[in-house]
Amino acid sequence: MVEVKAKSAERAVRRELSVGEVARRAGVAVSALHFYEAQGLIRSQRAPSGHRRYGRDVLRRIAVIRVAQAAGLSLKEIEQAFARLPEARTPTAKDWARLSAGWRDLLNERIRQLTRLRDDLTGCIGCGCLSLDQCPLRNAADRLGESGAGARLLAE
Amino acid sequence: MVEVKAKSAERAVRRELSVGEVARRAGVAVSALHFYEAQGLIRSQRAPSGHRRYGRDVLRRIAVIRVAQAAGLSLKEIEQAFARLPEARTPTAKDWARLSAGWRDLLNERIRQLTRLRDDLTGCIGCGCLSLDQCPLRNAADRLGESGAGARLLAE
DNA sequence: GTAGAACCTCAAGAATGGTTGAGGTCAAGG
DNA sequence: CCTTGACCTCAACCATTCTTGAGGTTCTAC
Repeated sequence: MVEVKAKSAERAVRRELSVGEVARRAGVAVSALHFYEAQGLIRSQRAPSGHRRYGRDVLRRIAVIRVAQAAGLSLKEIEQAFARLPEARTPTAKDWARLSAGWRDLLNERIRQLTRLRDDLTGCIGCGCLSLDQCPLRNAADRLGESGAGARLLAE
Repeated sequence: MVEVKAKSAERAVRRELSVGEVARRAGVAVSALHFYEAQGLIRSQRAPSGHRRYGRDVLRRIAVIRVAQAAGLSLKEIEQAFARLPEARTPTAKDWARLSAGWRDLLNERIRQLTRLRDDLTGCIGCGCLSLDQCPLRNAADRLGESGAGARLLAE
C-alpha cells in the first residue's frame, strides 16, 4: 500500500499521465490515443507494467491534431507536418507557430474556395443553368473536386 | 443495320443518354454512376437490352451532387435533400433553388466556423497556450469537432 | 486479499465513397 | 460474320478514422 501510493506520488511529481488521464483531459477516446500512437502521431513511454505514460506535451500535440483535423487535414498530413518538428527537444511555441502559420494559409485558401462556391451558388439560385457547361457553379464544384476525393474538404 | 441506326436515332431524338455519355459529360466515372444509383441518388430507365438510359435531367442532378459534396455534405444527406424534390415531374429551377438556398446557409455557417478557426489560429501563433483549457483555439476545434466525425467538415 | 476499474494486445467491424476485376452480354462498323 | 468497345452484375477491395470485443494483466481501494 505504501509502495502503491509511492508510485502514484512519483507519477504525480513527474507529471506523467496515463492513457485514461490523457483521454479525459484531451477529450478523446483511449482507443483514439492507441490509434494515434500506431500512426506515429504521438509517442509514449512505458511503465514497468507495460502501461503507457505520457509527458505533458502530449496534450498540446493532441490539441494540435484536433485543430488540424478541424481544418480538414488528414492524419497522414498532420503526421508529415509533425515530422518536421524537432526530434530531440520538446517543441517550443515557435515550433508550433510554424505549423500554425502553414495551416492558416491553407485555411485561408479553403475559406476562399468555399466563399466562392457560396457566391456562385447564390448567384445561380433560380437561374436554371446548373447543368450547363458555362455555369460558374459547376466549374466551382469541379475546382473544389480536383483537390481531393470524398468528403475531405480542406485536405492537401 | 437500318434497324440499328434507327435505334440510335431514336435515342438521339429522345435525348436519352447512356452511362458512358453521362459519365463523360458529367465528369464522373461510370462506377460512380452505378454507385449513385445504388444509393438512390439518381435513377435510370433500361433499354430492352438492359443498358441504362438516362434523361437529360440526370446531368443537373449530378452537378448538384458534386456541388453539395464540395460543400461538405455526405451522399446520405444529399439523398435526403433530394427526397424532398417532387417525384412526379422533372424538378424545376425553383425546386433546385430551394435546395440551393438551404445549402447556401449551411455553407455560410461553415465558412463562419472556419474563419473563426483561422482567426483563433492566427491569434494563437506563438502564444504558447495551445494546450491550455482557456485557449480559444482548442475550444474552436472542439466546437467544430462536435458537429461531425472524421474528416467531414461541412456535414449535417 | 479481493473486487472492480483501468490497462494491455490484437483482430475484426463500421461508415463513407467509391474503384477494380471476373465473367458474360450487347452494339456498331467493316 | 466477327471484332471491338461499351455495357451488365456482383463481389471484393481500397483508404480513412476510429470503435468494439475477446482474452488477459495490473492497479487501487477497502
